[in-house]
Amino acid sequence: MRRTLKKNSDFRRLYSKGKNVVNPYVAVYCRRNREEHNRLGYTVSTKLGHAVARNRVRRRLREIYRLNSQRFKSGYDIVIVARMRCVGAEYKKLEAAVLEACEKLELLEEQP
RNA sequence: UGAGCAGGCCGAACGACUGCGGGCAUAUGGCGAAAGCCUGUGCAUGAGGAAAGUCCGGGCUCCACAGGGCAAGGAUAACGGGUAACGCCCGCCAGGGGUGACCCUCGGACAAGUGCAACAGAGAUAUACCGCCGCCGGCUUCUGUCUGGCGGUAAGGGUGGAAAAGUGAGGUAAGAGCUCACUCGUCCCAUGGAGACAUGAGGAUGCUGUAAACUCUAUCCGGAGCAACACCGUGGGAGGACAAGUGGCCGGCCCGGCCGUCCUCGGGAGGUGGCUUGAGCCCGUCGGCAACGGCGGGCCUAGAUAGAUGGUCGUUUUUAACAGAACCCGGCUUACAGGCCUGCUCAUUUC
RNA sequence: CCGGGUGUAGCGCAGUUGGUAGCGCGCGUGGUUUGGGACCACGAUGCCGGGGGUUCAAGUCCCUCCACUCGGA
Repeated sequence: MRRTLKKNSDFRRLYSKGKNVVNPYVAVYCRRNREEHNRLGYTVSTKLGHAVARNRVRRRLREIYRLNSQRFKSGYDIVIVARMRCVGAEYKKLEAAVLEACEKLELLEEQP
């Protein structure tokens, strides 16, 4: 069961109090919540381009989490902010960038 | 074959695994009294020609006014038709462009009034600087390549976007639409046309440009927008009416503390509806030059709410352009890789 | 969804009813000073956001597009 972050206040709390990691593709903010599930939020601003480009970036970020959800620890609020390089990026590079950022935040389970 | 004109259409396709939205069906599943909800499974289905910009016109909802008129403000502008309506579309006229197919035009009225027209130029909406001509004087070599004044004139000058119809002839002291012929413009008349308009050796007349300057004429327009609006709903308010100094609760008692009822407005969280069957699409046929309309048959084709189409592969030609519904329609404008179809024009060659 | 504003020299801004595009700071050259600053004189710098139109003539008027920005529901 997946849940999403929706309210503006949730995003503001993460931006001010959460831990973050930035690389050229994405910025990731995270904070422990007191639930059993992860809650994800995606930020794709109008700076990235028109609606088609923004939709594509958001869909790919969502797919990255879905395909890798087994590796994530549970009990966190996570916000993924897309940056300019995402627009023309290949899927593989985008996936690697997101996973690298999450690893720095210790969100991933230890590799067996 | 080459160059071009007009109109219409498509907008990568197919397959495999996996994933998402709403719909329908379903279950040895879970919750519930039930309606139903959750979860799983199956089935079909799921962005555009511009979904964009939000520039016009409507539907729908609420507010205001309630018959109508005027003012203010705004919009439109040859003519005829289409349409629910339009600033849109079709046809046609006038003017302009192209050898041609065909294309372009914000195309009412400065002959109702007011304003503006820099610089240049003698002069800018009427005038007289130079010039031309006449008269009266002066000078004089005695008729004038001189000069002063008064008057006539609008032919010639050079400027300007524009100098007041153009060309030729007559006429005159010199000239002038002053007169005549032809041409051009405007108004009237006749004929044709539904009309704009066209035609006319018919009559009158000769007027700068600018209204995307004010203005005038004709026609049209109440305002706001789905975050509208309706309902459910909790917190906390505002106003009015009524009752009352009492009553109820806490408390052993005093002191003390807390608490009205009804109506209206309002609507911070959150939820549901509005929400997709509609001026709808496709096919045929009839009317019409066409836009479009009539009739008959068939079809149901996204409805999300942090907002659904992604990922990995394979094949064809490579990696595919512009680009994402958000209440719904009709248009306009803007962006766009590449490709297809139909009709037509011009040039060249061959038969 | 609705409505408003801005775009002019390197920067910040003027430019009312159309008629040769300006101010301040900055920049360059020269002077002044032993040198620098300050000061004085001279000078350069503009497709007036892009395109089209009206007009004799457009920064100004009209249409359209672009970018930035503000407000309301």
